[in-house]
Amino acid sequence: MSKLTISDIAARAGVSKATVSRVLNDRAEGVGPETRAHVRAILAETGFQPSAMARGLATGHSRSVGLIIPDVINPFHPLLVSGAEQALSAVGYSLFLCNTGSNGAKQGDYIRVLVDKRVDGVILDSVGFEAEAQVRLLEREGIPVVLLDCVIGDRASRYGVVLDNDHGVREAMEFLFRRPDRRLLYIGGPSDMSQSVDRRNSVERIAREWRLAGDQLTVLPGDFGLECGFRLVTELIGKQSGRPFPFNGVFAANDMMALGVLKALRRAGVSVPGEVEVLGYDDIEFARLIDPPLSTVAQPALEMGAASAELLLRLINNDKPRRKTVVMKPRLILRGTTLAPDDVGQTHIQE
Amino acid sequence: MSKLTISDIAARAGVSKATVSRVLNDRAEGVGPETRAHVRAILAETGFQPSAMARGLATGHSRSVGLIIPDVINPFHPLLVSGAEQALSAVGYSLFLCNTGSNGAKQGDYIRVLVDKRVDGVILDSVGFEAEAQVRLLEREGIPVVLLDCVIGDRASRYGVVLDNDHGVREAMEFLFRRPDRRLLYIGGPSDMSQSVDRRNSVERIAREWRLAGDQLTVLPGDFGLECGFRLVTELIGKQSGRPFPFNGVFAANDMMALGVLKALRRAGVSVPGEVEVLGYDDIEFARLIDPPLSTVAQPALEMGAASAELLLRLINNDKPRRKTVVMKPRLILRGTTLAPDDVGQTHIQE
DNA sequence: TTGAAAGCGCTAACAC
DNA sequence: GTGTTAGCGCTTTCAA
Repeated sequence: MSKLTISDIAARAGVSKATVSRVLNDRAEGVGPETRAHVRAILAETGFQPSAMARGLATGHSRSVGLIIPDVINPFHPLLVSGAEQALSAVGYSLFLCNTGSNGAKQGDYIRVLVDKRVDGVILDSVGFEAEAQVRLLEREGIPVVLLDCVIGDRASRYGVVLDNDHGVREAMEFLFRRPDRRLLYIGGPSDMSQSVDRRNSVERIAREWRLAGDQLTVLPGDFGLECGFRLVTELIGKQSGRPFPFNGVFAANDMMALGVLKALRRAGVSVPGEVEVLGYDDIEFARLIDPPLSTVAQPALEMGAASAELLLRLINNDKPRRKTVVMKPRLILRGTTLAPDDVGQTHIQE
Repeated sequence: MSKLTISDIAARAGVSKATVSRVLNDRAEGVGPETRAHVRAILAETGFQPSAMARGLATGHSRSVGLIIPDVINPFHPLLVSGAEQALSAVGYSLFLCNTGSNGAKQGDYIRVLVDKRVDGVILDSVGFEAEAQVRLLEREGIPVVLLDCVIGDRASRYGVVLDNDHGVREAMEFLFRRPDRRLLYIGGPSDMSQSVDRRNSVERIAREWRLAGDQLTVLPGDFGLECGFRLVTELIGKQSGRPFPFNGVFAANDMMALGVLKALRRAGVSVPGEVEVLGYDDIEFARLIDPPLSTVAQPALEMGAASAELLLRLINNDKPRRKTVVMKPRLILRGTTLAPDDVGQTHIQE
């Protein structure tokens, strides 16, 4: 409980604070082997822990970073957090977790807090339109920022880690349209999240490229919530009381909505994947836990979190990479809610 | 980017640093209304943010706390985190997230980091046997600790927030044994987690109290993993190729195992809840997302997180509560994997 | 190789 | 009501 300071150690060792400091920081030169050993012994014996605040004040950096996310409870985010945390803790950085609850004002507050904590950098997974101004505050303070899974403003102007949504969507679409008789329902996400806008744009671009006919693709807006997927599909099926349905495949912009879709189809007694194939996006943990396990476009979330931390660490060390954006590739994972790629007649479970 | 300091502000306002400091900290006395307004104006105009590190050094507290958890990816923990985060951020405290990956050594490292960050307090949700010594390190430094969802050492000696597992188990057992013909399979959790030990002890105590016969209750050890629930039930069913099964109810010590049980039963074509009722423990988000939704003993995880933060804040403010332990009540939630309490013939969905 | 001393940016007595 | 001053615990020149 004895709030030991470096002076106490210096006194006990019979040397100056400067020397203790040198030992503490493993400075190669500036201290003789004897003294070093002696000081080390005292350090160990007292269990002395230097104050990070005092050190931070003196050096100008805190060895801590802020991680801003919309919602830890959303099953996708903990993966990002965990990935970043591992990369950061491995090199001795601490993490301020800033959970905004998707609230722009709270996000602003947190950014202000991070500024006054003098964090060395910020990883920002943000939603909302006010983000640009908030990021500029950090930039004005000279605090490096890495955008995670989001783009703010001009995408070439800031460092960031994003998913190649176009790639993911394209793989999904190629898979789904392997069947010439495909009639697809695409359910998009909120229009204020760059990811969902990206995905939807890709879907529509591909539809134009392939000159899909009107009955081959229906695009509906969603909100990333399970209920939404459930409701949309229930309504569509309700209208069309008999078979066949207006669609034989559903591609949801995230897994939660896909889960809602599955629930609706099950309630209606529609067989999956026999009558309708379902594909999600994200690969949250639950995707493979349900029965049948959900086919989906997997985001390498842990890796994205880790990549954002690594990128930030480089920025902190002033080792700026030539390309500002790290693009991660999503991966199509076929499980139980889709038919085999070639054989359009039986369930195919990969993995 | 102009690393403004309090001296700069003082200079621009034509007052002393002390005055600026008084304004910054909203000290009622010691500064005239004019000066105050003037300084406020400059503060606003420059967007000055005082350095938390400098302030911390001067005051001796950092307005930040550490939250140590085994694994953010485990769907139960983000709820604790979120609850604590909300309570903390509401009063201006920041959160260092320490994710140990259930690794005792990493937990020790993190505790050391928190000590040198001079956090004002620590919330510890810990696993493992080395925890006691680690907590003592914090105690030696005079850092308040609140144990969250775990007990370390003698449970009366430390502050903590725990779940009343005995209450939860008792409610569950009373519900399950409303049927005189009940034959229950109980699947426990790991033996190094106090919660799962508690639950199992309660089950066995109740069995003795009620003098349950051998065929009315089978207790099997598990590991909290989905696979484990799946395997155990698959094996049991495999042995007993025909009906009826050796059990008509399964009570799992957590939801993940219950999900595994459901999967096994579905694979085997056993109807739930008709032939076998299934009850979980935790109420993770997925519990109500699956079909049929899982009946379970709900832990008020958000509230537990919040309670731990509130308790910690009181300790930090030296306002020690008379009772060291906050006990939260779990709640039995009946959904689709159990039959109605009274009418043992049809599915009952509450909520 | 070592030590003395001047800060880092703030707060808090204590004067005025 | 306001300013002066001495730290808080560390790092880091600069001398010795």
